Amino acid sequence: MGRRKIEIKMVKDTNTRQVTFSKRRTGLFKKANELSILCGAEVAIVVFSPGNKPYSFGHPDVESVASKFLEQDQPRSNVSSSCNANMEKLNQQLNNVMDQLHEEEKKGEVHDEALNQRKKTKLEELQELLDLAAELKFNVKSRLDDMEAVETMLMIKEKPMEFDENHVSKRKRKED
Amino acid sequence: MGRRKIEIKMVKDTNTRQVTFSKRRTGLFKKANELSILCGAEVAIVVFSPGNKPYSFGHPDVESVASKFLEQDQPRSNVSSSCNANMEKLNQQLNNVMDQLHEEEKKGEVHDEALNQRKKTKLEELQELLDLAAELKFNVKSRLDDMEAVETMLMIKEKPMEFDENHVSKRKRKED
DNA sequence: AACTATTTATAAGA
DNA sequence: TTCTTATAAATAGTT
Repeated sequence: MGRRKIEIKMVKDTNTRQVTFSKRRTGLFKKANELSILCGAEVAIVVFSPGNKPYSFGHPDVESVASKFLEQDQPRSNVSSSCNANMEKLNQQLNNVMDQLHEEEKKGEVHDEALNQRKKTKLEELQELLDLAAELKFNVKSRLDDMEAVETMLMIKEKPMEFDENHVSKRKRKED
Repeated sequence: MGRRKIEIKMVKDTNTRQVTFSKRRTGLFKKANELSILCGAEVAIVVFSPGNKPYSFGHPDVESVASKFLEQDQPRSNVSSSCNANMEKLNQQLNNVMDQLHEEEKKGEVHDEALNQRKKTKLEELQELLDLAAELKFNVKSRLDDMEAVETMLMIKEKPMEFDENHVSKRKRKED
């Protein structure tokens, strides 16, 4: 969106990078503001500049949106749950990557003219791969669920006796 | 930026609003990703859709940026920090994949067979990441017991006769 | 900080 | 929903 197209990679020159950051941070916050108004969405953004200075945008405010988001997984302090939360985040990022793969697919399609027919076959193959990836993702999630179930059972099993508060050898303490 | 200029105010029609949200949320995250790469900036975004569903973008991840901003860097347990460290590695790899995708986007005029071949490569990388994620889950789980045992022993050693009942974390059933 | 030539995002339409 | 396209908006390089 400028005089020239630029590669999306770290801008080397420090000064240029600072200028780019300033312009784009402004643009990002403007977009966020429009999104929140147009759609009535809650949005929170925190950015640290190359010089490590904090900038934030929030509608209605950063804290409320952030805590609303973080509450999803923080009350669950056991490892399994926090990892599930992390997996959710990972899944979101994977979906982002998938979206970009799809974007690329479209671009690739637009460009060719000579190999249109063979390409359709290729794209079908690609679609299969995408579906496979989605399936894999699902499988991973299922395995996580299994893990959690197993973990729960183990804890129940390892709770052999009733605790009395004078007994110090309390072993598994994730559930009371 | 469309067929018509629109006012920045709440979109009345529910369906249109949902479409607008979807498109603009994607655009916002794309911008955020570009900003983080171009400028090496840390970025965290949390958005709740009109339907109150959470979406997030984070580089390197939402939690680290958010907590850095909120200056709530609580001391983390060994277990959770090792989990976070592993997630950090995953995030870095994801970013590598995304960087490569961006590299390809800019090239544009690639022969379709070569392009598709690289897409397959990317998908294979994604599969590796998914496997890594599953592995992470298992690794962290297995380390949990060791860590807990050590921590429990340390606690017994330091505080042999007193027990803090509130220290017992509650287990929650995950919902979807 | 402004200025524009271009690129990019996206509102409607199909 | 998914893709297309005319147009608005963002922004890279320049002054």
